[in-house]
Amino acid sequence: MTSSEAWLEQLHDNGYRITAARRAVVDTVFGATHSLTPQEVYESARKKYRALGLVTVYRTLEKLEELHLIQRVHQPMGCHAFIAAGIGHQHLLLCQHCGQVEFFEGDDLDALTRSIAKKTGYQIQEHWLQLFGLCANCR
Amino acid sequence: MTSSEAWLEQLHDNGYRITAARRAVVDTVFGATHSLTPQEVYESARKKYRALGLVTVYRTLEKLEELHLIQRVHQPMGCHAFIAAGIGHQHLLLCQHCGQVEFFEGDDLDALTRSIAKKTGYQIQEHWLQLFGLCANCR
DNA sequence: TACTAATTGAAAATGTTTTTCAGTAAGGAA
DNA sequence: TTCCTTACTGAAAAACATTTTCAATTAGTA
Ligand SMILES: [Mn+2]
Ligand SMILES: [Mn+2]
Ligand SMILES: [Zn+2]
Ligand SMILES: [Zn+2]
Repeated sequence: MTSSEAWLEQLHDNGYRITAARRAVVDTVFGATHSLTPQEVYESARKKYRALGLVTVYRTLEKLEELHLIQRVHQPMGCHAFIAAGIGHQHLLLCQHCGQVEFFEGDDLDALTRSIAKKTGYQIQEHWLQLFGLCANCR
Repeated sequence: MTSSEAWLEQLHDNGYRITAARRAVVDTVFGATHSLTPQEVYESARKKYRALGLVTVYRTLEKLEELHLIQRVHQPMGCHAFIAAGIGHQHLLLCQHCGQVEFFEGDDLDALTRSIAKKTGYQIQEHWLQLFGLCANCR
């Protein structure tokens, strides 16, 4: 079972309909090892469903993000790309050469967070962490 | 001495000219406690120099970023805002309610970085860290 | 099978950033 | 100071990115 079926099921369970256009977008984003911009999703998904419109890509990405199935990837060069979301509390590791995206977990920022909270008076709610480097193939 | 003079000096030392338009932009961004979008910089700087054009704001921000005097701020709602850059190795702490921006330092991610490098085969070059919360006034 | 509301793609609208261009002015040289 | 070269300017146009509008289509249930 290509598990992109699970995403379609999620869409369906939330009252959204399953269409050929959405299948093409979901299949494209689900399997990606690199983050994809709406334009890139469009170009790739159109190979699976020729009549697809770019607007539908935007609309589908919006729904997938709302259901936390995908997440936006922030990079120095731009923040318009998406990737399948990590499960639980994870952060991204990005290859600066080939663009490959991986997740990691196990960061422990509690001590830092407490220390900064004390120092600044902030009540800290959330954090973003991202590592950049060269993947095994590119190094 | 309003230390935004130092920024103008930097511009000058790098072969850029000091103009009324640039003064207005530099003065605006230098003192800000919140990150500002180009549009916001434009609106604020125009109070100091009426003839200012939005294009010049974009062009000046570009140069200030190139000289590492300002940096882009990434946020869930958008990544188009800028703030005076931190000195040395620092990260941002953002108030989710009022938008105030502060810097902190002293994060130590060496152990984490080494562990992830080992686990993934990546050669890690850089990291982004950002804390979100409520500032002393807003909590 | 019939029905209804969600979904579609095209086109238009909106919003943001960059490029082009002819006039202006900064600032070093004389 | 004056002159001169060249960077800089704002307006307008162009290039992009994203959202809205709309009439036709279609998914999914009754
Ligand atoms: Mn974490
Ligand atoms: Mn750090
Ligand atoms: Zn970003
Ligand atoms: Zn790589």
